[in-house]
Amino acid sequence: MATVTAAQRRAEQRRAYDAYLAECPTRQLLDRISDKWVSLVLTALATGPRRYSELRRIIAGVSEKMLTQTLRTLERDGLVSRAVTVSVPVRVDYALTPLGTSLLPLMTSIKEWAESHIEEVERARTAYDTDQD
Amino acid sequence: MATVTAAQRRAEQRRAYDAYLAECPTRQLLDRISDKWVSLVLTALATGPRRYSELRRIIAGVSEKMLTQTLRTLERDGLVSRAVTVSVPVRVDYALTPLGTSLLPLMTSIKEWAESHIEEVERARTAYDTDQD
DNA sequence: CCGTATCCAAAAGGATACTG
DNA sequence: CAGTATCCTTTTGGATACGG
Repeated sequence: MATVTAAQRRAEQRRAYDAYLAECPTRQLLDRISDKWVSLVLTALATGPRRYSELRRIIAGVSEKMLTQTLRTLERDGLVSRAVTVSVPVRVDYALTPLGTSLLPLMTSIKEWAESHIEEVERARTAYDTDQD
Repeated sequence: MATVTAAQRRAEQRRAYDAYLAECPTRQLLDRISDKWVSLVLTALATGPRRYSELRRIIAGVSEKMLTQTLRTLERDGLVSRAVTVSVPVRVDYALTPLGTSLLPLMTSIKEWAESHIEEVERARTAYDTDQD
């Protein structure tokens, strides 16, 4: 038996690869925009600033935990800005930054590919599922 | 107390929204391409067909379970084709379909946005984290 | 060689209650 | 109004062993 097992080698290989991927900008962007709540928040803000309570209403069914978490990461990444108005009760407005806005054309091209190819994908699924019978 | 509680109303609202989103082509596409293994497989196949064992080697650290699962969904969606050569031992080649190939320019534009804005995102993160101290 | 089946640990995310 | 904190369920995915 080797001093380093095959399982250990594979685990090490995986860790190194994971570390490499974690630094990959494309991977990071995909992880961001593909998040369900992220894309919904960006879309909701596309037409202008929104208050926290507005977002919660627009994005039906989002939990406070996920909305807050999503807004925090978007703010941290510089895609969304947070403006607090000190009053009673307090008011908080969220808006897309220029960086966040620059992402909209990309979202649009994704949307266009999806809409123009969804039928082909669905035909492929039906064909695949039929063959399985 | 109401016969329908607020919690029940919210749960119902969420279910309806989830069902709506599940049918959204854009959401479906994002769910696909944002999957870590999916994007790695598509990239690996961009230069030509690959055998199962080649993919497992190229995509370091992928488990057989995830590779198989990923290839199956890609095949079902019509993005990847699977060609079995009956011999001993059996040989299986995977390749992008025309539909899968049509996705490559989109992947490229995502890659380009990410690479040209990653520095700005990282500056935003640093600034955000500094302010938290 | 190309998978499938099972088990199990880790992570994501929703419900709820509470605070400034 | 705008969150935070906690608990707990569901989902994801890796490891391993086995089958065609």
